[in-house]
Amino acid sequence: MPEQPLQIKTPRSRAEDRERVNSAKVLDAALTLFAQRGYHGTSLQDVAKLLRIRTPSLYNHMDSKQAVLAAIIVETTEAVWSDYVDAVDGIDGADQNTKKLRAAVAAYAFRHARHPREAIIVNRDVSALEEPHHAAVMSMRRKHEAAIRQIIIDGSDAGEFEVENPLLTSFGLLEMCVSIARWYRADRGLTAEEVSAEYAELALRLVGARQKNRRSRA
Amino acid sequence: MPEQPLQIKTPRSRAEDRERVNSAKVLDAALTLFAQRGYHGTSLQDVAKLLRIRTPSLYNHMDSKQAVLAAIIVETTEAVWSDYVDAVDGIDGADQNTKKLRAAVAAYAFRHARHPREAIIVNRDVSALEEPHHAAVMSMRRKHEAAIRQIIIDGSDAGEFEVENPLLTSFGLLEMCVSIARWYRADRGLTAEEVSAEYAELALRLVGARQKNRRSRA
DNA sequence: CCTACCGATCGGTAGG
DNA sequence: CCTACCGATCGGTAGG
Repeated sequence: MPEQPLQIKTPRSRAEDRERVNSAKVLDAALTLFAQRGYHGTSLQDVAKLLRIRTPSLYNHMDSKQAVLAAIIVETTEAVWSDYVDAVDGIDGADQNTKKLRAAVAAYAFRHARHPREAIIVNRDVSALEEPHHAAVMSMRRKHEAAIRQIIIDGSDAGEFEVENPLLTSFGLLEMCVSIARWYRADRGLTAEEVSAEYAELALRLVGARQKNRRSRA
Repeated sequence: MPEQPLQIKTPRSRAEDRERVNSAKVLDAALTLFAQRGYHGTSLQDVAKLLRIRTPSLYNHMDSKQAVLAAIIVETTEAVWSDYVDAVDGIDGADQNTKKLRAAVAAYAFRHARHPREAIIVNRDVSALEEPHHAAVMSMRRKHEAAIRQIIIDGSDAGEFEVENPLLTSFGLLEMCVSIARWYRADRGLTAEEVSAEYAELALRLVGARQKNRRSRA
């Protein structure tokens, strides 16, 4: 085997080159960088550098920088709503608001643990999203917030919860879940399921729910 | 009085021009725009336009865009720590951790209600802050978080609180307060004091504090 | 406070 | 996948 002292980089064939990057990898790189530095704080040069290609090559895998942002935010927001609908679906009967709130918060928390980059971008860069996507996303977010708030109100009316101010409580409760995206890492002991369950219990504490399954205080 | 049909704008004297803008107004405009669009999403042209001057004129009132960001974030972060120290100062005796947590959370919440723009910028754009400011700010923030967490741990050990996971609880609790900056406006019914007091009570619920002053449940 | 201007970088296109 | 290149805009300076 001859030495190749002058050859710094291993050359790649055209075929290998063509396969090194795809749209999923561009999305992944954008997720990492947008989450770290924000949409406006990330240049396409940064994304290209992370993928070890030149900026124009990105356009083989995306339409525009804005389209990548839109895909991240719109899909995540739709998934949050879909998670919510699935979580509360079919819950009825006694203590239904307690069960609904636990399920809805657990689902919301779970998504933030499993998809922290997407969650950070949705919360930080939604203002960078152009119309009509921006209006659609804001509307969907408000729908989710209103649904959570309605559970709190219904539970209050039904005597399941004891809440001073549903608006204030609902905002605090939702933002509490967002915090997960800022510190949770899958490789540090707790599973996403454990974190979600714990935040769901914290939510029930916030609304003053009767804590049937908890040991009573001294 | 002669007509002046060709004169669109009222001319200002040199003296008036010189007084229209000052560093406080530049800071205020930057606060508004950075909070809305983020640091990287705001150009100095945007700031100048809001103040009805040209971009180079800004430099009579600031050193650089980065210096304005640094002033906002460093001063706010120092004020948060100072608020905390003042809030818990001298609290001792029975139920001291309950009192400390209530005071510390109320102070933190109050600042977010009173200075929402600063709070949003600190939370969103700290990653845009250059060294050595960035490291200093992160260190100060960690110190505040650790102090809050220690109250939770001490209160748990003392039997004042009942907490499953202090780390998770402290992050959720702090982020809950940050939510205030996103929705609270002084002109919509609630005073900053009322909101702060309410969030302090929510924090005590989160840590499972004994609720002496609350009516008991049925 | 302004006009005139700087080099650097931005997102994106042409063409292979 | 690349090189070469585009107009627009960026933060900032010179000089008055």
